[in-house]
Amino acid sequence: MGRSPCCDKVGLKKGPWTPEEDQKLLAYIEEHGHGSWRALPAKAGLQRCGKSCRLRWTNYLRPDIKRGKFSLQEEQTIIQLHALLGNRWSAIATHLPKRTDNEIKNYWNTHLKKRLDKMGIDPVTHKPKNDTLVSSDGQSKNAANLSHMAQWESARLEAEARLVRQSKLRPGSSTSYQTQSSEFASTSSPVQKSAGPSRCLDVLKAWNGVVWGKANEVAGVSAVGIGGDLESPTSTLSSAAGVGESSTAFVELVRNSSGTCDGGGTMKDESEGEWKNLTEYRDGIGISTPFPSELQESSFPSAWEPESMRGSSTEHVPCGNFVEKFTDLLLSTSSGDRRFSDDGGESDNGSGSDYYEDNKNYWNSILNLVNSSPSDSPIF
DNA sequence: AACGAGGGCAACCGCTCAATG
DNA sequence: GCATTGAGCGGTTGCCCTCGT
Repeated sequence: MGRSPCCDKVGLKKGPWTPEEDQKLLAYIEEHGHGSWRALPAKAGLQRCGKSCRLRWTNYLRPDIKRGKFSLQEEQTIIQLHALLGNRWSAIATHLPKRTDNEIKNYWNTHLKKRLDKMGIDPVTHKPKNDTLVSSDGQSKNAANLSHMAQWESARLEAEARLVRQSKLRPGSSTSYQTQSSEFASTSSPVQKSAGPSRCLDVLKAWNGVVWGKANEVAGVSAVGIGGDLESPTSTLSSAAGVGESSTAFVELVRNSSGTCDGGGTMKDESEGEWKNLTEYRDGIGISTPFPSELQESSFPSAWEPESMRGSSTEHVPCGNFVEKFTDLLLSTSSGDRRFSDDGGESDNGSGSDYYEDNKNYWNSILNLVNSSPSDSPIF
């Protein structure tokens, strides 16, 4: 497989982009679309390699990206999807449509990973570092099957993310995400489209159902064992014990994240400022293309709302305020709220069924997130 | 005020995969 | 089926800024 020389050519500029270069790139893409990235620099009059142009466009100049601090909900989404998908930043980015994979990756590496690490959670496996619990073999068959299901689901997510990317490359790439999403839904996934809110992650749901159903049956007996062998292909989050503690710790994370946004996920002030800066910058270099209307109308909502939820009917949003409920759900798993506990007993430190319940909440929150996406969501 | 350390982020590098001839 | 090319992804680097001393 021959490697293309690409950026090795002499005379090509590297390093930070200047406003002039940005302006050239934007002007060209707005007029012609990017077409072949390799050919673009010459046509646009840039002394850059195509790869550099693509990166600059996708990570910075693209009009449909949101900049500024990550909201609480975005953090939650990233953490949970990372637990599910591992370092598949592009797949994770499809759930945060206005964030780039690079931005998410950077944010994970510089903020979230460290925070999890400080809390004694392995950011790779999402398990407590001192997790010494061993699995019993009582449910190994179920665990194995479910592991395959999880693996399948993970692969499917990845494949769908790929399809989304491909759909974005189609001619007329300036169309909005929603248009693309509809296109995607109608051409690539008719079955899913017609399947209603539960069409997605059915396997994961089944996984949840079986695991937690079993958990209730055998509560307190092989509680640890079920999850012990249950490992997703990309991360070992799925350990019941691990997730249990992770979700508890996650609540702590949520609480401690007030440095970046307030408890309600508010990010208005700083984000608005940065948004304004970006707008001014775009104005400064003569970008005339307006931002998508959904970005223009309100700068940012007081609480971040996933784009995938915009315009969605309540059919997909079982709670009136998804963000609030989602956060409540997570927060409720700590601070002694044991309303989900079967036996009503206080089983501290994750013993007994609390592990199941914490895990259930953890995964249910992911399912809620997933299922609350509208039918034309690129992924679900 | 000057300096060093650490953090954050944009950009680059190298690999993999898919498409094409 | 193989070689080549192009695009995209994830890991890494290096610059710049902020903060503490």
